[in-house]
Amino acid sequence: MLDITALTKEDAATCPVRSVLSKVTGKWQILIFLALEDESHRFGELKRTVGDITPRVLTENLKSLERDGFLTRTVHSGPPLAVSYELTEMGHSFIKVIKPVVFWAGDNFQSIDAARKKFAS
Amino acid sequence: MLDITALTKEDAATCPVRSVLSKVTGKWQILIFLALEDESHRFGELKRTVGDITPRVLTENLKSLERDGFLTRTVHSGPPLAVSYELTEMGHSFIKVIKPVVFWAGDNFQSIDAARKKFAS
DNA sequence: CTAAATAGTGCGTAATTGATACTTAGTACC
DNA sequence: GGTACTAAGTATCAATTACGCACTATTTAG
Repeated sequence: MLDITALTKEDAATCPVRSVLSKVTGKWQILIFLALEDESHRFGELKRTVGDITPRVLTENLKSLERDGFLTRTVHSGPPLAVSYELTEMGHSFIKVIKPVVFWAGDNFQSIDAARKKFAS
Repeated sequence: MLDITALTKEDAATCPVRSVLSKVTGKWQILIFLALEDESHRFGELKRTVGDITPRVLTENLKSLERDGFLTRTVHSGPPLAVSYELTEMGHSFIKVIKPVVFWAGDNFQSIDAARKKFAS
C-alpha cells in the first residue's frame, strides 16, 4: 500500500500524495476540469457552465489551478475585454485519470442511493 | 461532455455525478479507502494509520461511508471490545478507479511543485 | 464494585464557503 | 472630455462546515 500515514499536520503537508489530492479533489475543481476538457472558456462561460458557483469561489479555484500548473489564464484586451482559461498538458493528463472516477460516479449513483435507503430502514 | 451544469443548489443536489463525488472526494475518504484496501481494520488501527485524524472526524467519515455502502462495520464483543471496518464490493470497485488518481498524484507531485515555484517568480 | 482497554461524543472555536453588492478595465458614442 | 456598456473580478459580512480537546460509554476480568 502507498504510505499515507502522517503522525502530525506537518507530515501531512509534506506527503506528496496528500498534497496533490488536496489541490484537485475539492468541491469545484473536478467540475472546472470537465468544463475545460474540450476547449478553452472565458470566466463568464465557466460560471454559467458550472451554474451555481459564485464569482469569488470561481476566481479562487482558477487562481489555485493556474498556480499549480493545471491551466493557463490569457487576457485578450477587448472589446469586449475577455479572459480565457485553458488546460495545460498536465491538466489534460489529470483529466485522463479523473474521468474514470466521474464515469464510475455516474454508473454507481443508484447503488449508493439504494445503500442509503437500505441503511435508513 | 458530461453534464455537470446546475443552475440552482437543488439541481446540484440531484446531479448524480456531483452527488457521488461529494461523498468520496473529501479530505479523508480516499485515505480511509487506501487504509482498508488490503484488509479490514479496527477503529484504533485506522486512526493510527491515517495518523492525524481526530476520533470525531474519523467516526463521521466512517459513518458516512457505511451509510453509502462503501464499507461495513462489525462489532466483535470483547474482550477486548473491537469494531472492525471492511470495504464492500462497491468499496473495492471504487478503489479500482481512484488508485490511478493516487498514483498520478505521486507521479506528478514534482511537476506541480515546479509550476508553483515558477509561478511565484 | 473497580479497573482497564477500546470506541466513540459533546462542545466551543477556527477555518471555509457563500450571497450580494460593489469596483476596475477597456472601448465606443455623444 | 464625460457617460455608458460589458466583462471580470473583489470586498464585506453572514452562514456553514470542519477541527481540537477533553469527556463519556461499553464490555469483561478480577
